[in-house]
Amino acid sequence: MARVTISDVARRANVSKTAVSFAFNSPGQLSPDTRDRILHIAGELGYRPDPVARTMTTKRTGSIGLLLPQAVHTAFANPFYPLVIEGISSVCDAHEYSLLLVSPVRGSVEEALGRAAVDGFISIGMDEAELPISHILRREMPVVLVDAGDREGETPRVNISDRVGARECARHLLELGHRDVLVVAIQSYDETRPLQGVPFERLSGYQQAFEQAGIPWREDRVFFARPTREAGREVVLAAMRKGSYTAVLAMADILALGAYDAAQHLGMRIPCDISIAGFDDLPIAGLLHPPLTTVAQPVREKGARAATLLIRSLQDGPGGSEVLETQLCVRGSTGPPRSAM
Amino acid sequence: MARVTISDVARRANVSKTAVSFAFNSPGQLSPDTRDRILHIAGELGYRPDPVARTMTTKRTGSIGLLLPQAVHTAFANPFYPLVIEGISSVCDAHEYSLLLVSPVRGSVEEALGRAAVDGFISIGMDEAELPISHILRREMPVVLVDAGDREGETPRVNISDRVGARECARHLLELGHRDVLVVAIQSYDETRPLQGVPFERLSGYQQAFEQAGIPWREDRVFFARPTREAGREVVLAAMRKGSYTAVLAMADILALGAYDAAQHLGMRIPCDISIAGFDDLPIAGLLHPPLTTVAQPVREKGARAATLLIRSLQDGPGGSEVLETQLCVRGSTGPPRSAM
DNA sequence: CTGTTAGCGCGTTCAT
DNA sequence: ATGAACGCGCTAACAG
Repeated sequence: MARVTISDVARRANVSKTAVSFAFNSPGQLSPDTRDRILHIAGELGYRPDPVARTMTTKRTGSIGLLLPQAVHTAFANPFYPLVIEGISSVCDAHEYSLLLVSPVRGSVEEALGRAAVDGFISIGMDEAELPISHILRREMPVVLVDAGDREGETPRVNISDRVGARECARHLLELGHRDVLVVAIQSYDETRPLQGVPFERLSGYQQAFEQAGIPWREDRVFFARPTREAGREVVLAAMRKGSYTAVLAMADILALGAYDAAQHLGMRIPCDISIAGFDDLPIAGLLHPPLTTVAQPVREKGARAATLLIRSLQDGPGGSEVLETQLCVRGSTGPPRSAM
Repeated sequence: MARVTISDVARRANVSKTAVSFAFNSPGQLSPDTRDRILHIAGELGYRPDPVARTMTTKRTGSIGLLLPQAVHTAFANPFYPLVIEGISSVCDAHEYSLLLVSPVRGSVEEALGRAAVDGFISIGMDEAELPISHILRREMPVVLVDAGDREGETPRVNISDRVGARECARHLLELGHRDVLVVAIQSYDETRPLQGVPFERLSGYQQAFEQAGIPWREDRVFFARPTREAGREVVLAAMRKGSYTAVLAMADILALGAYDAAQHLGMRIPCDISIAGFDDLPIAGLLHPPLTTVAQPVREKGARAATLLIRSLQDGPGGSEVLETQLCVRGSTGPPRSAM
């Protein structure tokens, strides 16, 4: 049997389609008994308004899109993403929105954008300058940018104080006496673009700390890796083969975890032989042994704020931006370098 | 300015709407030059077919719904979920489907179901007997059930050998000499229903091991907790207050992690004072200290298979079911009880 | 006040 | 390469 439509119900109840629609959406327009009769028949027939047809006229899908710069399974290699989603969802849930995970189709974010039937987007890690965003704007859909860099812009966004957090973390290592610091930076999803957004901010923070401490910043000690445990491990191993370091300054906890793997592989002990610091303060940071020194950022909160901003702008038009604070968490994975002990 | 529609393009190009549609969907129907002209104008105007209107006629949304029995942010407290999603998404991505996270609306899964504009559903942790599923079936949408218990049923499903895995894990503890075993079971999202599905299977497995070892099974040593780290911790603390145990048999790694927390809180050392075993073999299992003895299941694979099954049935009609294997992973968190040392 | 008629929204598709 | 009908539910205008 084919799907039960509003017409089926109308026919069966000897009323017009309008009446059926009213029974569901404007109960007041109908006399209680016809209303009940319609509802009853609808229930019997198992009628459910088709969400797509409904959207056609209401212009509302009831879902919001989460725009990722990579495939979901790639992004999720970093527990950061599920965590932001937790935050987003907690708000979506309260407002009865569903979340659509939108990742590039055949490499094209735009293509994916065009296909998504949503009321608005939350974008993670993409900058306003990127084509896709301009596409959303053209479609005149509300957007909130998360981790897009703190450039002033018309587009509402939620960021954290990346630069400050990174700076404090680097300063911490330098103050411990480290001079040979391996920086593991997040490789952008698009390697061809100049460094910007979050990776850029954090790198700038690191650099600032070096400058303020009067220690030369060495580009050749910056290595890039996609934010996965494996990539972190490999890049650290590669770097260690070429140079000698007393500390690893990783731009993400998941990269720091990779560094732990590398250290273990090399028989180096943390923090005696090598200090390691991360960024994010994901739940895993506290599970590691020794616990990871890292920069705490309110990940869930970030997601929640973004969702709140978006949902609000769905009702009242575009809202503002927010910057959340970071905080250095010194734990067991960092200590003075061997030479200084 | 309002959204650019197909009519705008048609007008501007002096062709019919049909021609514009052809230019995008059946390029062969048009002479190359009109086709190019249309496409060019469409590009200029920034025209993108409205995904909703498109769905109206094609009956295809390009997304599949992931049906969760709880709010996303609740479910994600267990890293198991992001991991299944990784698996699902890897397949969805390859087939250009997006994933819609669908969780109950005001407590009603059905309500959420009715609103979701998707081509099919993957349901996690809900049984066929549950109302919502029957609703999908009425809507005649393809569904694949994950972790729904291995009852024979017409609905395609992907399961693992929960019972066997659980049995082997319990047997392991019993063979080590444990007699006072605290069982931490997963509390179903719906406490009113009789135990079934995955929790039931695993519990049966535990019970079997006791029976086969000739050791009395004690219901009063089974405690239920929602699958979160915090709930695991609390329930173990509560149990420990009332009784004395040498081992914890947790139905999920995340609950085992909670047990670690409890052990630490109580000043108990693992495995000397207390042995702990989990289920799932999530990445965190290997990060814990000592590493967690657990039952490995191919979580990503499970998601991937489910997605494959669903997408196939989207094309060729309903497919079969699959059961994946589990494997006991003995690691440092289990050892002989004190008394037997 | 209760209920109907008619047309819309946007892109696809059949017959011509 | 076109015009018209269609999908499904919503709603403005209108009649009893």
